[in-house]
Amino acid sequence: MLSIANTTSGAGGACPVSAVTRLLGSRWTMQLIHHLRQPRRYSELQALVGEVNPATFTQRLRFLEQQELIMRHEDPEHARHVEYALTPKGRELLPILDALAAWAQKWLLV
Amino acid sequence: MLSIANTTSGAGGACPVSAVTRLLGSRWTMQLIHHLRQPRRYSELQALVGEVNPATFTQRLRFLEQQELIMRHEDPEHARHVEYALTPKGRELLPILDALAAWAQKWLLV
DNA sequence: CCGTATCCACCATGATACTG
DNA sequence: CAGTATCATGGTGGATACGG
Repeated sequence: MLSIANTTSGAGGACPVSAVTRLLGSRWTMQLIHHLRQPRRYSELQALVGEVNPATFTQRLRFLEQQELIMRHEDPEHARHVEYALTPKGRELLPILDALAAWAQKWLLV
Repeated sequence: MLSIANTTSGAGGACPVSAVTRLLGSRWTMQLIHHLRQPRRYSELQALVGEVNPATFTQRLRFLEQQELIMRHEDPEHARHVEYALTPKGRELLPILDALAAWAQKWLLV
């Protein structure tokens, strides 16, 4: 039994729910993880996510890398070929994203 | 099989993942829903969530009400007694919040 | 191809005080 | 008790241009 109530009660303690919000709440973050279901190159991701400004985009990638949700792999022989992929930590978020998407399709779309 | 890929590919179409971010990404939102697992009064919620400024707090409640994730119930006989509760739409988010909390406990906490 | 460097606007959030 | 009214602020994300 998960004692979620315990971890979130009291005032202002570090609660997992708010931690997750800080981690995933910023714009583009969830989309990025979702599209990294399979490894992708920078430009691929950019195209999939849509019109994002490159500064924000890179910042998001760096942050996710720092949090060890994604890994950056640069091919040493073709230096301009960079791929991003999910770590195990990041991959375990996918079923949850699926559940959120299912919820959205049930309640948000016609 | 959920065709999530379809709904998010292409550029900038309304994708469920980003819709959910807009809905739940703001501060306090997830905590609020989480604590409304059982019906709560305004001041109860305030105490549970922690130090929130009342303007933001009310704004969030109004937004969630407008999105039909929560319901506001004011007792007509004791006008200063207000309770908030989840709608079915909001309630179906709880298992997902649980999953997120479980993920956080596995990967975020020591 | 994969970014970095600036600069800027806006809006989300907060602080504080007050009220039906 | 359950909010509303103001005002301030900071940091998030965007536009644009440039670089290894």
